[in-house]
Amino acid sequence: MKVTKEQAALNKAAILRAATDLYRERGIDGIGISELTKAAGLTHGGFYGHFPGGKEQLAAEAVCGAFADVLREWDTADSLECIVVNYLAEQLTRELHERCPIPTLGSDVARCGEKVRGAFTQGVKDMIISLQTRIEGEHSDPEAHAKTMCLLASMAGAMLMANALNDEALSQEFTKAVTAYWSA
Amino acid sequence: MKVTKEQAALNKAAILRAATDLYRERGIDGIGISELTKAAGLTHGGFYGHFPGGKEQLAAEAVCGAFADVLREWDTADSLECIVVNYLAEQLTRELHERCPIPTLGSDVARCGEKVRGAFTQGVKDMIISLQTRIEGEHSDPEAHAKTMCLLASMAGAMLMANALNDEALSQEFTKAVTAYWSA
DNA sequence: TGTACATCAGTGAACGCGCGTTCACTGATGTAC
DNA sequence: TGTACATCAGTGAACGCGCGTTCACTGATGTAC
Repeated sequence: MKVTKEQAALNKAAILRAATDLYRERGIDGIGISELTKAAGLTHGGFYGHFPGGKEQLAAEAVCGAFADVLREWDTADSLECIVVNYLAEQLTRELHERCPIPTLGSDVARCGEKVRGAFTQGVKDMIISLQTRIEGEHSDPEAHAKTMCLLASMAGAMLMANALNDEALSQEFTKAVTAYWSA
Repeated sequence: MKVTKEQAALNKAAILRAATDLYRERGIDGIGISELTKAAGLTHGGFYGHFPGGKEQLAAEAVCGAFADVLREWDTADSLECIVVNYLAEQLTRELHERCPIPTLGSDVARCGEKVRGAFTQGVKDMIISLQTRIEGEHSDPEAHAKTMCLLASMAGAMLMANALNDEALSQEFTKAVTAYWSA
């Protein structure tokens, strides 16, 4: 049953939205095309009409979308400190599928093909630009770039720990230590 | 065909060794029991004799073993700086299966059961102790614990990036920035 | 505007495959006498 | 020490299942007249 072009575009967007969320929650190999299209209210057969490149294309676009989710929030943040605090504190109160893709998908992406790794790399580059602009804006610093890299690495590392540990107190020690470190 | 108890113990160790390496390389869901036992020179049928808890027990023991691999190296390092440099520079020249389990398995572990997450948590705690002892040894510092957490988070975060990015120059920027940061 | 029809988005059965796990069986080990 | 036999580590076929992908089909859309 053919649908309007507008509806078809919405359907593709719904599949991508489901993948963007559910890959973060269950991992790229943790959910199949069938369940993903079902979550979008469709059946699996039409999937390849929207994503001729199959699962790898979807994964690449989903990684891209997950970074966009986070960057959209960063763009509207009041200050660098707001970004850091939000990233390390508020994110912990959310579901896995709403968190940053670096800690939730990083290990998976390392084993993916070039398309997915490329999307991840672009997302990281965009994050670096976003953070570095804030750092340079607050006070001119020749080492702003190196500082940005350290900040992003420690934020992602702390969230990676927080997600994986089953000791909530230790999780919070990590996020609080890194928050305090960059607030000082 | 029954084998001696000594050989049976060696066989279990060989399966565990294969899992410890191959899980880091391909992910916990990236390699099956059959291929893992084959890598140990056995067939899959005898697996449950060694690991009655099935795949989750193996994954938990493999995570434990991967941390032990890294901690064994840390114990023999000359200084904290040697550990950091080795972690961030030398590891990049190795295969994925020889690298630290935090960045290679962290995202996977976050979706695993309590046994695996418990093993991961214990490994992280052991790493914190190992690093903090060095930090306290070099100069007494009331904030040694918080510093240790930040150091470990940024090391793991930088390696997570380095593993996942497909831009080698950017990978090295991360590891070099974090190395320089903690050497100063 | 109204009608006839080509297009194509979406359906669901089917494919071969590898997964984790179970189990009847094999035959060397290691023990009881 | 020698023999008979119970034990049990390892084998490989089999199970049900979900995976990614393909494809003949359906029927509403949207176009040509």
